[in-house]
Amino acid sequence: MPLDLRRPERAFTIRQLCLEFKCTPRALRFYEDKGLLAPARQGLNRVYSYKDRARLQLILRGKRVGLSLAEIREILQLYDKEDGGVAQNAKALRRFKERIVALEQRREDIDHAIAELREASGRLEALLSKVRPDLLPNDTEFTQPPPSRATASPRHV
Amino acid sequence: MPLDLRRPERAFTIRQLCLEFKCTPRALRFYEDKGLLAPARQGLNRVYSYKDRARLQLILRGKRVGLSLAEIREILQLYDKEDGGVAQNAKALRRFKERIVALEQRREDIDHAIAELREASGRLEALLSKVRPDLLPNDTEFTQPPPSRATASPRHV
DNA sequence: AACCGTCTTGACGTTAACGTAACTCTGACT
DNA sequence: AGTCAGAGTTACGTTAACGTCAAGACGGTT
Repeated sequence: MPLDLRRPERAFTIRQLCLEFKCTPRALRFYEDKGLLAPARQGLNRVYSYKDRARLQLILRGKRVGLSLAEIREILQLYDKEDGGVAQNAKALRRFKERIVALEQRREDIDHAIAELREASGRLEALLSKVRPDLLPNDTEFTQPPPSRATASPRHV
Repeated sequence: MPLDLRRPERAFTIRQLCLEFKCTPRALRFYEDKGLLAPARQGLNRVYSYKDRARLQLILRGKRVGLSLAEIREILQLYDKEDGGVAQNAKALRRFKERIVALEQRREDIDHAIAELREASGRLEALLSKVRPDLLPNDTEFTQPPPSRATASPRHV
């Protein structure tokens, strides 16, 4: 046990978080360099708390929706300053709302994209079902399971 | 008139598209280098068709939702091959569905992010309305317009 | 004591997505 | 004929977000 883990749910090593969230130690240290994370230390080693874990979740989610680390940092700083001075809070509230509007814009973009892909996908499906219905992928994993099939749930590796 | 624009709606110069979509000529040429666009030429000059314009829209939308140019190119190639060989189509259909699933995942991420921001924003708003209601931003542009206000719709520049 | 695995800190390399500078080539205008 | 804006091509520079490698520190095992 590398950590003083009396309560294992309260603290994480860097590798634990990396395994859980499928990222590398280098990335976590990089986020720290950039001011997005600030885990405690135990000697030299980093010790991530539950709050740090939550922050990491936010970071990765932000990345997936196309935010830059700089933008994510700003958002995290907003959360940090949520109980700062009053004037700070007024500014923070503005920024929060800006962020929300921006994200809603991205949501629209995604909806557009999904709609177009669905349309094209539908065209293809119709075409194939006429010409070569045997080539149609039977996505049984998203519909109800077929009653009499041997190969159950062909998952990807 | 730099182009042979008998029907101005049918063809665009690089600058027209850049102005319309707020991007630079360098970006468009870069997308071309990377195989995402292939506008016609008139001598040396690029001439963008309506289809090219639509492709550009897809590209920019893809970027906004966090896709890399490589991913966007793949999607565009799927559209291109929509009327290719039958076997190609079967594969394309699979890729389309993969893409849709991935985008739906991103949509969930965005929804999460928006929800959390809304929550924090709400907390801040509640707090401020108790302590310093005068500091609350009066976002009149998102609610119904107030009946007796002089400054109408303070738009950003 | 030697070794192993995991952590650490630099430092340099890499890829994506352009920006920027330098120079050329036209076509339009005066 | 000169010039001038706008489009073109190289080619090099830049920023973000890490990857990779080297060299040590620390705790546990044999």
